[in-house]
Amino acid sequence: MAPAPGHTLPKRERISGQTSFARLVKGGRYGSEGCLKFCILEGNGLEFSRMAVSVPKRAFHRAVKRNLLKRRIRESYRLQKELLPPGVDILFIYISKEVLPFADISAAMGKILSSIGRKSNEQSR
RNA sequence: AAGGCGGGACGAUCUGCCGCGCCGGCCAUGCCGGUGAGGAAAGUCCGGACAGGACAGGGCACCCGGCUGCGGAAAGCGCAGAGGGGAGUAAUCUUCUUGGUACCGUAACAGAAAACAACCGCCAUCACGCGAUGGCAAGGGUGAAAACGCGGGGUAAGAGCCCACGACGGCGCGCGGCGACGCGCUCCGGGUACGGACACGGGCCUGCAAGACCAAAUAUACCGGCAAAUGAGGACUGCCCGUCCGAUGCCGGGGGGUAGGUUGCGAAGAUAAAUGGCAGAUUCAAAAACAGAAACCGGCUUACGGUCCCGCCUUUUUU
RNA sequence: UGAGAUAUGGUGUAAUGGUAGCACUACAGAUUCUGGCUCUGUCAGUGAGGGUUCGAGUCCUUCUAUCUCAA
Repeated sequence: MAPAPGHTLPKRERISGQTSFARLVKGGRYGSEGCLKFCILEGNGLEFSRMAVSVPKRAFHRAVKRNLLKRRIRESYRLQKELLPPGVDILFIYISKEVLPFADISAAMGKILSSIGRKSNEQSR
């Protein structure tokens, strides 16, 4: 099953800089689903949503495993990001102690994004 | 054939769809082209470049190094070799190594004694005897280590005390080797081991989060202009009046410098940080092990599934 | 990423290269009608591997773990 084109994730859709992170962590709301914990803050002043990934060094002290998990989270976000309303900053934190396969991470990501999308639809109505 | 030893190479490849960092191009908010992790990128154990600080020159102190030759910018570096010790039937592996010891220290326990040795013992003299005095260092036991080994001579008893052979150390000569050193000859020597001090050689301190550049906001050295005890400006108070406080205030320039950014930066090169996901093919099956560049370079060390190549050793069988 | 420090019974700490000590804890016993306090005794340790040495907690070396500093 080859994914349809159009699911891109260019650099401007990533959160960068000390100030953006400080604003998100200070003002955001937290939640968790399965192996993922997230922190979300609406209204970044842009036309699109932005994301960031964090894998704690305490759980995986080998850089190879951390990079692998970050790539899997990023990939699952890229394929399902149209569920999210525009103008949202979101940070994902990996909380499992084991290296889970892509399918599990993708499922958790789908649940998070769809629940956020539903909430924002109810609010706008 | 089985088992082992040493050395070297590799660290999947290809196709399709979706996607990422950097560079370049263009009719430019996209499309095209190029390029994109390792043998250890790791640990941070050495060394070097580079950068900042310190510094006239020299010495002391402190730290580090240690056989030889060659390579190397240097290295607790590599290659080849020398000598001593250890492991293995063997191939082979492993570890140590400067000079000088005049000076200083240590040698626990045991033992008479751990460095100018004398308990038992042996011998001589005196003595009825217990023993005393003197000589000796063969035998005993202790210990990690006990003052060269063995044979003969010698003696009261003995001893490198003397002699032959051998081991060890040293001066000299000859031969071989670039050299460490080896072999041979002559002569000489006899209280050990380890460490320190002393010689010899080297070493300033701190590290890319080093350092360099640009530079909001706020405060402000300094400079210029304007207004000011004939009341600037502020508070009550949004404005006027009034009351109170009362000496600097406003505007512009400007230096250092914070947030932040750029650079340091490269034929990968970011700055919340790029190499991925899915599907398929290949070698019987399984893409699997250790592991992800963050300033750079040379080593060392450690981790590692599997595959291939070369040389050698042992055992068994066959010729 | 760079720089540095530490590791000793369950816990906190000592130990010039020469038998690893102390306190608390735990366990057992004594004392008490029972428990506590007290007294007596016991258990348990040098982070791991290799080297130097007659002999390493200590000296050298390689790993492992934990902690600190630099923004």
